[in-house]
Amino acid sequence: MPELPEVEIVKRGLNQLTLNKKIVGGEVLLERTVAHPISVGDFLGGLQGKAIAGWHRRGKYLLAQLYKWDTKILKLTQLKENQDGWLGVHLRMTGQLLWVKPEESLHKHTRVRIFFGDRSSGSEGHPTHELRFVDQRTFGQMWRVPPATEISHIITGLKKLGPEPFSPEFCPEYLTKKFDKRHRAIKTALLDQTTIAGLGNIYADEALFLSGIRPTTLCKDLTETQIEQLHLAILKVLQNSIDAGGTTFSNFLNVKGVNGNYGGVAWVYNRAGQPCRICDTSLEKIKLAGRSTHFCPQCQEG
DNA sequence: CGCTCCGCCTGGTTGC
DNA sequence: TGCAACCAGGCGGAGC
Repeated sequence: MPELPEVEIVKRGLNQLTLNKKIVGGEVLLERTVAHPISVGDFLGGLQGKAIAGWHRRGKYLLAQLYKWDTKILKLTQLKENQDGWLGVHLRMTGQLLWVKPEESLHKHTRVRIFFGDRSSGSEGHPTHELRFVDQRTFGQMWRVPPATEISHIITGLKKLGPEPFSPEFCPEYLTKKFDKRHRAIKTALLDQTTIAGLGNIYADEALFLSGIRPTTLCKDLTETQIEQLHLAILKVLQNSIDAGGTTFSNFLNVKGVNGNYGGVAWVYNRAGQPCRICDTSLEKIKLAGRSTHFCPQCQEG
């Protein structure tokens, strides 16, 4: 399940591989993947003849800034007037963006293909590269944001996102304010993207373990110290995973199709019944707001 | 408004 | 061994 670290790794890979190449075509194999209100034809038509200036990440959303591809554009200063909207992608549960050769045999769950040429392939030359969206469980989505349109008007989920974990806005004081008088489990609050953008089930459980907080603790009952520990734990667990290239205890692949190397060493995630790596106590698994939740009853007393 | 639950999906695992 | 039921979960929307 791609969460913030995995999406960040994908973003970095895309920025290394996909920029400044002309989009020469595309193919949508599953219509549902293209988010409404746009038609598949308008989606592909809107990408045709464009190129990607850069990829950005907001929470778990990927955003590619597009410009009209033109061999005459050699200066970055000219990019601005040639901007041509955005391509948005959310991988949801099982989505993968892979940078492949167009002739590579189709993955079973290929949903969308975007073909790229380069300066050596003529204006309508055959594609030399492909950005392939593979998504087993089909929750993933792609958006085309037309020029001069507010991105969040099309990708409405962006409106509700809380602060980025690595932004100055995300600090213990922010969490204290956010958790004040809130009568729900901290685990549930961490999964809520309006609290923090980018945490998912794996890193929520891991961050709660690192901060010694029981997932069922109500937000309003967290102490100042606990909130400070949680704040640090969130940053630590996310940064560690980014540094390692994404997790392996999920089936995450980077854009080159390579698994990350977080080492498969989760403290608690998916380890119910196994001994805690700190105290040997058998780890427990419960349901919270419909999500499986893993914790150590000894290390996470508070 | 705050919170929980359901539905969307496919494939791997579990249970009879 | 075969088949059905269950489970995984991000997010939007329904419902209380």
